[in-house]
Amino acid sequence: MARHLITSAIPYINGVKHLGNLVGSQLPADLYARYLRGRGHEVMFICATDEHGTPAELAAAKAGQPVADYCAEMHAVQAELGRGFRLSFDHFGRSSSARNHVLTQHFAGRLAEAGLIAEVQEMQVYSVDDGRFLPDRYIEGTCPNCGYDKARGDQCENCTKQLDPADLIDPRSAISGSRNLERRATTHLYLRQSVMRERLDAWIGAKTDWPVLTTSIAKKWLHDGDGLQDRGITRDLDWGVPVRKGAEPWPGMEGKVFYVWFDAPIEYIAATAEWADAHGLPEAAWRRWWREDEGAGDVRYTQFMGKDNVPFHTLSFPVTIMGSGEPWKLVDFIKSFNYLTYDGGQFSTSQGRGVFMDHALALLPADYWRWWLLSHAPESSDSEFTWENFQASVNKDLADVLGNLVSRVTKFCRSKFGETVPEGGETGPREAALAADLGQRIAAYDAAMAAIEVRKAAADAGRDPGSATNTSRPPPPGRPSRPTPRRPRRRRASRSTSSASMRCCRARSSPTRPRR
RNA sequence: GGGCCUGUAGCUCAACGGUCAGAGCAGGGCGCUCAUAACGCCUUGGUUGGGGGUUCGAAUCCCUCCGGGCCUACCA
Repeated sequence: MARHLITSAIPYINGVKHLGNLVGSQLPADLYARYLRGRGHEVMFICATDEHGTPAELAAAKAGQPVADYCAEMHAVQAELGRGFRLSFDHFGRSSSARNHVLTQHFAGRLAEAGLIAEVQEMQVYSVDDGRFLPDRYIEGTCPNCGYDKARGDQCENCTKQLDPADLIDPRSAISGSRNLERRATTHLYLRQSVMRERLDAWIGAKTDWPVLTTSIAKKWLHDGDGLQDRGITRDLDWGVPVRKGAEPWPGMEGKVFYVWFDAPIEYIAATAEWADAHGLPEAAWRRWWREDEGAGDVRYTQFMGKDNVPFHTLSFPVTIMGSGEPWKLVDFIKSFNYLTYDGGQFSTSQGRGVFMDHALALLPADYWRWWLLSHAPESSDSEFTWENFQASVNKDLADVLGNLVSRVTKFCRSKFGETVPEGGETGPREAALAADLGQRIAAYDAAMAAIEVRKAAADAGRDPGSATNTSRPPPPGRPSRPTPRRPRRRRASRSTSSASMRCCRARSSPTRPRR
């Protein structure tokens, strides 16, 4: 009996997520949470929507809505889809919550006191007609290297050369197409990650049991070039957490907000506070999960995310936590995933390419998707979704093997024993062999789940019951030992062990396929 | 350019320096019938991307070449 804090990377607000997003964070986190609850542990499973940043503002503008309304609506849509997929969050929060505003400002204040925030004046591109500063990738122009006319300010996607917006020929706003751009001076706050480099390096270096994907990305950022660089944590936007130093104003930073990657991970904490608020619980109820000095000393904290989120969770967020000088809970294990691909290419929200959560649920029950996604989770490398594979897997694993077993056992039971499940009779060597076999499978499954090896766990959970089938089969033709297995008493034993096997199968598979 | 991951049977994946490289699916054969055109048993199939090296021993470690993918700090 232990206490487990589990967070899934929080999905961005702009639209319905695709299966790649789902399998990379929310779904495996749900699997783990369900498993641990099933084992009797105390679990706090947190997710939320990530609502700030430029894309949210643009998506709202495109929808012709105020950004707050747009986010509220999309949050409701994502929450509903989460329920549709049976994601068992204890709370599905919002990074735009009042709780997150307060906490984000609190952390910024603590970091400033610790000397970990620097104010930096820099020049950025401002679009007069759009009335906003443009991130590099929102500036379009002709690539000076290859002549491609839709190169982005950060990189030309045609020749892959990295660019600076100043390099672009004929630069224009990617939002409006306006060429009325100018460079303006603006001041931003930087998180001085570089001064924490040694400490982060030692911390990551000690995590020898983490997935290679997680540690290799972190180490690359720590050691590449001049090492870990400081990172801007503010933006010139309207929508976001206003920059404040704790409860105090921050002179010179009026009208600016924190960068979404500063406030998004803090939302894990804030969402737990939102959970307490939603249940009318006192502060202590959520703080016992997050403050080591207030009861979180025995909590094991596991994060789930796609590989694109790894730098923020291995570096920036730990700097926020460590740098605060307060005993907030630091992550114990980071499980990261590669990408799911779709027919050879990437899933793409912007291009509408792939299978999206709403479409998937409209087509087939959530369990079909959960089973396929978890049993094919992109753990060691990217993995591919194809309709053929999905169809074959669902038909074989779920309908043929599992469905048929249940159908068969129940029908047989009814035909021989009526409407009552018979008591177990005498057990013999076959039942003992079955029990031993199941014991081994459960042990293998437990080991895989403990290590959060999703594919392996799914394979162990779904693997049949072949032994159950064997137990209730007549003896093989070559060895006519007829009388014994034909006696009703033996049948009852077989029946009860078969149904035990079925129950066992159900227990193992319930985290994967909660409906069954 | 740099870094990381990856390449194993037709397909999806195991094997993490040590018995003939294994499973599931697909293919072939046989069987069973209590079951869902289901299930069970048996079976075909691999020069582990190519080449070189280290080692008593290499899918595994090293070098090199070829292919696929991701990241590269202002998308999130």
